[in-house]
Amino acid sequence: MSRIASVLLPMPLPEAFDYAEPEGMALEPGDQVAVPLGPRLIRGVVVELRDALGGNRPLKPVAERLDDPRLPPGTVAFVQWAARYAVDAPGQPLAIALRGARAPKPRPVRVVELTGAPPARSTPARTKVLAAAATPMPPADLARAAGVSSGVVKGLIDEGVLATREVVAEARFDAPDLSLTGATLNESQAAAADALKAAAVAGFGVTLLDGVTGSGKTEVYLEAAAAALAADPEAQVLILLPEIALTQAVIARVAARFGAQPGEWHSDVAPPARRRVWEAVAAGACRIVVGARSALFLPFRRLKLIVVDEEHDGSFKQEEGFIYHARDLAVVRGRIEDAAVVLASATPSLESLRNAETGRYAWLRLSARHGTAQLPDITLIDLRQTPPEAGRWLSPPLVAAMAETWARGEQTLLFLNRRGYAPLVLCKACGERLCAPDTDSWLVEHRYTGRLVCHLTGFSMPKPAACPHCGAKDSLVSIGPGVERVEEEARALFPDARIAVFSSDTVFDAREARRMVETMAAGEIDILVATQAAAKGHNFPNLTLVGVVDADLGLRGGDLRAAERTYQLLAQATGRAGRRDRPGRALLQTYAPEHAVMQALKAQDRDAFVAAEMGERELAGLPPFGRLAAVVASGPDIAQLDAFVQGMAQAAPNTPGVEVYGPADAPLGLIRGRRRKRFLVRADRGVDLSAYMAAWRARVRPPGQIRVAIDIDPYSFL
DNA sequence: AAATACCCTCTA
DNA sequence: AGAGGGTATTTC
Repeated sequence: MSRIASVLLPMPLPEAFDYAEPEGMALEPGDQVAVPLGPRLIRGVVVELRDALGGNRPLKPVAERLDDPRLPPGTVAFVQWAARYAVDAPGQPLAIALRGARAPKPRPVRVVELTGAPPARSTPARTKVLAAAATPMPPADLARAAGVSSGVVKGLIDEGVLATREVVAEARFDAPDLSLTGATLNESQAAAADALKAAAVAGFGVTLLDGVTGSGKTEVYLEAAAAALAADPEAQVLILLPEIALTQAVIARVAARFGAQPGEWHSDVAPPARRRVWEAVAAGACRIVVGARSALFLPFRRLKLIVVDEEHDGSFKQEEGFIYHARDLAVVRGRIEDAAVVLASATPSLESLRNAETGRYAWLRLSARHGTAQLPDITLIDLRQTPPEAGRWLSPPLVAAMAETWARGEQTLLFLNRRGYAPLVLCKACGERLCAPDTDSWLVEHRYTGRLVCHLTGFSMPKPAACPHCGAKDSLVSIGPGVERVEEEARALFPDARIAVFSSDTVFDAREARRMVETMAAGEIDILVATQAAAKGHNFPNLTLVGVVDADLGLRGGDLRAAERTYQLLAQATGRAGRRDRPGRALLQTYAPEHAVMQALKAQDRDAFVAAEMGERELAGLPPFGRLAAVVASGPDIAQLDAFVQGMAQAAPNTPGVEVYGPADAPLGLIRGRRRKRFLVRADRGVDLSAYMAAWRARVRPPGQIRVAIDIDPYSFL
């Protein structure tokens, strides 16, 4: 009996396509295959094999079974579950899962090694080369290692003393050394570690590891990782982090704890290295992975523990292309793989706290800071009482605190979640606010590069001499502060201080981030002006003052999570102050010191803030007490878009427990020449919101250029 | 996603 | 008629 292979392709197709299995190919589910699609050959994954019953239309045969690792069943099941959840084509998550398999293989490098033949002549330079050549390496490296010119090496090769050979750099994923012991834990940490170690070997279950900044969550979850790895010689552990900058620090700690380099997975990893990690994970050789959200789609063979560190962080939400929340999908993957899941944070999301309160998640609280460190003292600076001078952004009390800190030889972090020099450039002659072409978003002035940049679309242009709208010369003024402007002010105030800026513009890759963190930790920076890229997770022992330049920034948008997000971000930022034995303090500049978020931060009373916020959410039936989905329809023609969204509103299925709001103009109504309209859907917790959205989408056919994006559990409301 | 089938207008 | 272009459809 011949068989039919159902093959999932990494493209936005609605379902898997069927192909005939050629005689003798002996396919298995998960196999990577090449199949014909129209005129071309495409890589896909076999998801199902069944007997051909005959009578069907003729199917094209599978062209080839590829000599690449098979996707484990858990990975295939996860991809399919994720697609259904996100109301998207299964090929979208598959494309993420295959990213490492499709990357180019590492190229072989030429190395030189000793042949054993003695040199005809001996010179001091040759002696140095022969000593250094004990380990094979590329000729240029050998010359550098020996401190001689490349001619010496070439001479020895020509003479036959050295020979060249092509080698493919072996992936070094050593087995973790489980005889090593971790950091010494205090009583509270030890108790949490014991509970977590038990959970880590007990299969699927979710634990919220809830501990104030500086309480040593990393040490605790590394003990759980050790337990999982020790319990099963093939067990794999995944540690997810929200930012690339943080992966560097955690990789170093994992390497120290286990004497083995973990697999590193994020967008900054070069494609050949990515392929090595992907294949090593599929083969089970790589047992610990540290990575960003897409690491969740790696082909783990035997995943036993997933840690989501800083689980509250919004960066876990992927907002473009395939839209998903890595924290939520981590729980799903854990269930599919029968792996334990640990969600760690000092400021957990209300979703996770609710699950902990209701007992769906185990809840471990770490109260004390590690060692003798105290939580920082938090003061609100009322900018209505003590404003900065005109055109300045640092108020007198903050400047005074910075001066004291500097005089003591300690470090200051100025936190402002705004890149560039000024968030807005306007013309004082005509009032024009400069925007990117065909887009409703302000151009941000960057002085380092002398350009105006749209952070939404990536558009940039040199800063013009005259207003592009009215032509007035020298009429453009920079409005508001970004980190570059705060740096400028700090330099004027403290000309002798060593000042640096940490944002995605100054720290653009993982290596640069590591260098900056090391420089700061070594005390070689006095004042660090930083966006959230530096406000998360790092330990700077000599940092004793955190100044929040604009504490109200996150509250302005006014969306559902504004208060929660502001609390989390500022608690993280202020938590950077005072680690070891030195007391730290944090000063928050605000125009609304009476706001519940500011009061909670000052009192360091997270529980009261959470209780109040939970109460409001419950009344409104909002997450975590209800569920949300967003629909964004966009298209170049406003009339066509209006007509379409009206029809879409009519087509919304009527289901008890579901309310549809909209259509409304999106706050960013125009991006890259496309008009945007939004719907918001609220549902009771018991409703299958994905199924509802899929049913709705199936009832409409977007004409022409119109696109419909569905966002389950939205975090952005733009 | 990417190839191609389709359907207009324009040119001569 | 045929080229050129933009859009809709199809791909097992």
